[in-house]
Amino acid sequence: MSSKRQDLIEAALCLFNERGYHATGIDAILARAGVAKNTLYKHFRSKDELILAALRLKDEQQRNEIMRRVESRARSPQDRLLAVFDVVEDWFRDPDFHGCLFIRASGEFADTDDPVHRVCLEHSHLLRGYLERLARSAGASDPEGLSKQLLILLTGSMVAAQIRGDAAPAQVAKQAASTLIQSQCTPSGG
Amino acid sequence: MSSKRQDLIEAALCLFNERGYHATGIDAILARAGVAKNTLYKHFRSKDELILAALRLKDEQQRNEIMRRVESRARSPQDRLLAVFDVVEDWFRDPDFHGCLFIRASGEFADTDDPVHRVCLEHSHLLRGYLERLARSAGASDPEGLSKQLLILLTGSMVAAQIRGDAAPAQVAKQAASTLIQSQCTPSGG
DNA sequence: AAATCAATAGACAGATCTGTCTATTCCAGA
DNA sequence: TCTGGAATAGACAGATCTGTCTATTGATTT
Repeated sequence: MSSKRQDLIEAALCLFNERGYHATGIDAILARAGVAKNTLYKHFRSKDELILAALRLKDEQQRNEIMRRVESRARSPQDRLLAVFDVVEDWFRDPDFHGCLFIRASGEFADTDDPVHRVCLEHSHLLRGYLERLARSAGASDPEGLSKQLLILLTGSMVAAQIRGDAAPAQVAKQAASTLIQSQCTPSGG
Repeated sequence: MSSKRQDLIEAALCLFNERGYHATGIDAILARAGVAKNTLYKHFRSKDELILAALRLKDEQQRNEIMRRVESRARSPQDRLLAVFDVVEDWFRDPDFHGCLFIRASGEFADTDDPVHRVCLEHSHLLRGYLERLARSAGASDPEGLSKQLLILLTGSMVAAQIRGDAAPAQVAKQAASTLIQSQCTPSGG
């Protein structure tokens, strides 16, 4: 079927991760995908449309993989909130990790009205929604507030790992998350 | 004196903030600075050298301004640790805020060996050092650990504000920071 | 076998990018 | 007044970028 479209998106995601969005030319994507230029512009109207399609696919893939891994790693909602940080630690350990594609995209497409930027915001919302559901199941007194805090920790750990080039920030964030969860999920906590 | 050099750096920082690094051409910087191309290449060997010089200057300016504002806003070390988040909240409120220039640079120059990336790492180290000194003065049981947690919160709030386009993440992070500080700076805390 | 359709290679236009170069202007100091 | 240094405008080379176009191949279906 339309495997060419898929090949293009995969090649694009790989190169965007390696070099960034503006620094990656169409020709490099074509070469890596083994696809002709004409074919690209039959599937996508422009480079920006390709970026959008690639990020929309990645959004779903990435969230699904995180949720799947979290659920197989821990049983209780509280443990699962913490397991999120173990899951991203594995991700940070990958030699190909150069930071979250959505965080980096929102930095390169800085205008909040830009469609690319909006996809990043949507990704962030969906991820927070997952954390909020876990927080609610865990019996947090303020699930929405806790999920916002945990999302900031998660985001911060991604950037710290991106800058440092190692996975250590995951456990630092996990420790902080543990403290925050404790303060909401125990009878003594506010 | 060499005000041209300064003009170039200021124009570059402004445009990098608006559009990003790769998306900003030399000509746009020259036009905004009101400087001829020849002059740019007399002061800097390449665009990358200009980026480096701009970020090195910004590193000092930004940290100094944060520290100055924090110190004028709160007296005790504990209050100052929290005041950091009020200070960045003002920053997030600026209509020109499009995210931290160092976080965005580390995303566009993803190779950790890249000199630009290294400047970002250095900036992050220096900022953490400041937080660690405050944490130590505040009597934290593990100042280094607390400073790492707070840096992740700070970083995360910057990215969240960048993506959302509002300042709300600052107070979310401040609330989390408060919980983390409490757990280290009270007799009952671990 | 004929027709259809997707994909190919690659030329091309037009814009933009970095960096070099020339020729000129302007100003400060001897 | 002369000189030297720094800045100017702007042409230029050479690369690269996005996007369009033509002409061809190849596989599948009718």
